[in-house]
Amino acid sequence: MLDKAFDPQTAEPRLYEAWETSGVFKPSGAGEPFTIVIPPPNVTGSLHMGHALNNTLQDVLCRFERMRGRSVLWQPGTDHAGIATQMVVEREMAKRQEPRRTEIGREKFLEKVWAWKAESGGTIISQLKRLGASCDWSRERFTMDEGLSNAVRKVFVQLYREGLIYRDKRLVNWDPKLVTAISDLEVENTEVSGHFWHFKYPLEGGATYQFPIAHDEDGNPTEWETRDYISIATTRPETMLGDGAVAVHPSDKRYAPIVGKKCLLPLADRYIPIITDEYPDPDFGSGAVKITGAHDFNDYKVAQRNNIKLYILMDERARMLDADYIPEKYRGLDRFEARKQVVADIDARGLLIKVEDKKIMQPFGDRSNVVIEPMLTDQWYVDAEQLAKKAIDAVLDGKTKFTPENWTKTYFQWMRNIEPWCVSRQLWWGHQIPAWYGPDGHIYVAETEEDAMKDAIIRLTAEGYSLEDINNMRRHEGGEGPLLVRDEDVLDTWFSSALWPFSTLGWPEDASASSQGGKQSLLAKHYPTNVLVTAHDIIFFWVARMMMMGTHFMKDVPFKDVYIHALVLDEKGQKMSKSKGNVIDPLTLIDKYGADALRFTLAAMAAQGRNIRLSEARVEGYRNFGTKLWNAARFCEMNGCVFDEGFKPAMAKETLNQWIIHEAGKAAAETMGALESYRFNDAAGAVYRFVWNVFCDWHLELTKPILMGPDCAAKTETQQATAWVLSEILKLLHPFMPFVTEELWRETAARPKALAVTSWPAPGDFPAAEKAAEEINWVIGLITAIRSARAEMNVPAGAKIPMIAVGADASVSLAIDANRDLIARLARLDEIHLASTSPKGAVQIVHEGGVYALPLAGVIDIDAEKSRLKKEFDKCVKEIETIYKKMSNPNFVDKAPVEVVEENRERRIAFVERQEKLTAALKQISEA
RNA sequence: GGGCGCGUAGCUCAGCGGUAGAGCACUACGUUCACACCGUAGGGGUCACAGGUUCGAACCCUGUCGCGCCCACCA
Repeated sequence: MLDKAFDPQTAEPRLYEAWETSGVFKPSGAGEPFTIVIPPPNVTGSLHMGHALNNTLQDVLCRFERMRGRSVLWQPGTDHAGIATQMVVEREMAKRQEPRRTEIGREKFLEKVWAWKAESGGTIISQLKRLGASCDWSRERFTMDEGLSNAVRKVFVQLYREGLIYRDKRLVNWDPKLVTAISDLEVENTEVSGHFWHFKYPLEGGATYQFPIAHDEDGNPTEWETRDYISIATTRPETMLGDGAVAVHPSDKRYAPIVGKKCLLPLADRYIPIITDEYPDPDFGSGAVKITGAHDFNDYKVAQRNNIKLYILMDERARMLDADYIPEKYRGLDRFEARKQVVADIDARGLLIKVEDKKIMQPFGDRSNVVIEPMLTDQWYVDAEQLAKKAIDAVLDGKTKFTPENWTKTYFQWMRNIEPWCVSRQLWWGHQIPAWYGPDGHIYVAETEEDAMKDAIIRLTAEGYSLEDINNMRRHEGGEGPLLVRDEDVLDTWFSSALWPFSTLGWPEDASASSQGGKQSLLAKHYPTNVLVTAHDIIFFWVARMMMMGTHFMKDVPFKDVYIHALVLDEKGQKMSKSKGNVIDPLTLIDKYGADALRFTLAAMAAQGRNIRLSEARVEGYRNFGTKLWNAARFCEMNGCVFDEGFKPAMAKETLNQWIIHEAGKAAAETMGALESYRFNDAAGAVYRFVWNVFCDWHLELTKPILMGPDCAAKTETQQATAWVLSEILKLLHPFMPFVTEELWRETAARPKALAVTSWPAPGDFPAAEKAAEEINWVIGLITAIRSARAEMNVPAGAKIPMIAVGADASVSLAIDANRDLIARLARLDEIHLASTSPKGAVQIVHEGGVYALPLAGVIDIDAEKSRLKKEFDKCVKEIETIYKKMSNPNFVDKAPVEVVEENRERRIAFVERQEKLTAALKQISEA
């Protein structure tokens, strides 16, 4: 006996464990492989709505394909998340008032991080399990596993040898709080209220020039003033201390007289040249730009082009350096303190022209949220431009397809304008860069220190050093110093993520073993993966990089499809964030409504190309749907609808059964088609409508007269057919609602295997039955029409009344005869007669093929009935007019497709017939 | 400055060339033995606006007005 209701709280963990222990999530069978690699959540993470959506969709696909017989591998794992994890651990240490990271040293600190990972790193995994994610957990990976770390080293070394990774000194985005370089993508440009300070830089030796201050209509100057300075403007005054020049556009006539001269850089008291360069925009500001090569990306380029000296102003924490070109009073000041000082001092010297309020775009670190400082440092770079070529081609050639398609544009736009990727980070948690510095200043890049050492000895020997010399170098640092010193930095977390689709499958070890022993390696079997499911905010960070690494190292794309799903927003359409306090916790919803309800909601709302505004009411609604299903199963159980292995749908003789099988087939086809094209919402909608609006609302109601009637062949068949359809429903619904369906699967019959690995319905399983469909749909239409008329005429819901089918033709009387009990029960009729004329004063229902009279003379309100019929009549007239207008347009008849014309012709006939009947009914009621 | 997307029932959203839809909310009725997490019936929309293409437009094109998001070096 099924319980009164499904209890997700107790059932879900139990069912999940059963799946896991029986190994149904492992790839199995000879079926075509189907592979998804999970976007690895941060080890520090806990499940948020984005994860819930992302993993629900992946799970829907995996469960669907698994049931279709594919050998499904959903490869799970987590990401070490360099900066995030290091921050978390450091914060914990601070909270416990432990010594800082820098005090305990690298090794001790890393031990702490690993300890933290062991203790708290698994939360997201258990949360994914609560969602029902059918990953093969036996294959769980971590980006800092040994295997994956090997892959990282191998990739780094190979790219280095190919010249695609190099070390370079250039301007980089520097995070002064985290004290590390970050990549362009980790910088968020935000508009803030700032200021625009206009300064005078006096000309050397008191030189003067005529500067135009008024112009006529043609733009020719009409008035001049004598100036002994050049006017520049800046949003970051403290950087002026590092100016190396002032630049104007070569075509800017205003400054032509002073180009080539020098001006005084105030405060720093240096003279800097006034140069020309294409960069300044004569129409913006004064048209003259101060060039601070070491602290601005544009200025850097100008400085490079013009050979302008660079002055580094700040240290790693953005404090003013102790350098001889910086006046003493500013040294050691924080950059924002220095700014205030500089402005005050310029003002004091009478060189401040004005200060404007201005909205400026300011770069912030996405993790630290502090202003990013462009800094001149040595870093490692990946030549992304080279790697991007194959990644672009792969999408052009259709080897990888984006769904929805327009994300292709975003991908191309970024890939075609890609900049070198800075991959070194001045952190400790991550993959340490496999590069060693030799005593000769040379860099040895190798997978292991031994290899690097060998390279070093070979090279040094070739340079003429003897082994003894080399040993002396080793002892150089007071005795036992190492010969080589390893680069301290670690790699950007996304570097290892970029390898995820093949590193998790065993590359590089598995790659070499791929053709051995006739057994296909996992890598060969599951790479390229079938689809990557992710949100658009990660296309650049991750998708693009996997494409680059995959096409380069595997010579093939990492995935055939990229399905980009929506962002989950709150009800008002705002991004959920802790600071806004609008976060809806998926686990809270799971606790309250069950994982199935949340999953179904997310799938049902996952329409392509739109964001999801999640509302709890919707989740509640789908929880109710689960309950509805549960109760339908209970109904089946109570009425002897037991699943029978021997029942084959083609055996069904009863019209009702043929009909529901036919309808189930339509729903199955719709669901499958939608899933195959990633239209999750359509798939969910198709099952939903079938289960609730067809199976529950009609089929189960229509079976009642039979199931509650005497035993007979029809009853037996109906029991079997109904149980069979319920089974099919469980299959169709399983990818979306795995828990409740699996529970019903095992509770409603003795089954050989779990629903999770039961075959998905095949199209041929549902014999089509157009005739049966037509008949039952007619019955449904009639019942609906009667109910509607009853309600409108205020016939008490409980009252059983007779009905007379007036002037029924042969097919109608046959249909009535065949479905007498069904119609009577659902329309609450006590008898159904056939007659040639309608009795006086009856409610007359015009429905396909006839008029159906409810003889309520004396009970009904004649005027109400009149207006009811009139309303229907008017509607009918309107429809006929519309159709008539169309049909009388020769262009329509000529140019519209024949089916459309034909359809309209048929509709016109039907409506005209209906109109005639309504006219007659109106006439009759008026005579009453 | 470029790019993408969105304005459809009170709310959240489907539909994207051929009779305007769902869920929730709302109204009325209902102790029909699966289900009130329910049932039955119902109200509610010039599909942002203006042009155009078409026999036909919520849907395609152009423009306008609102609203998001992404990229970008205007000091």
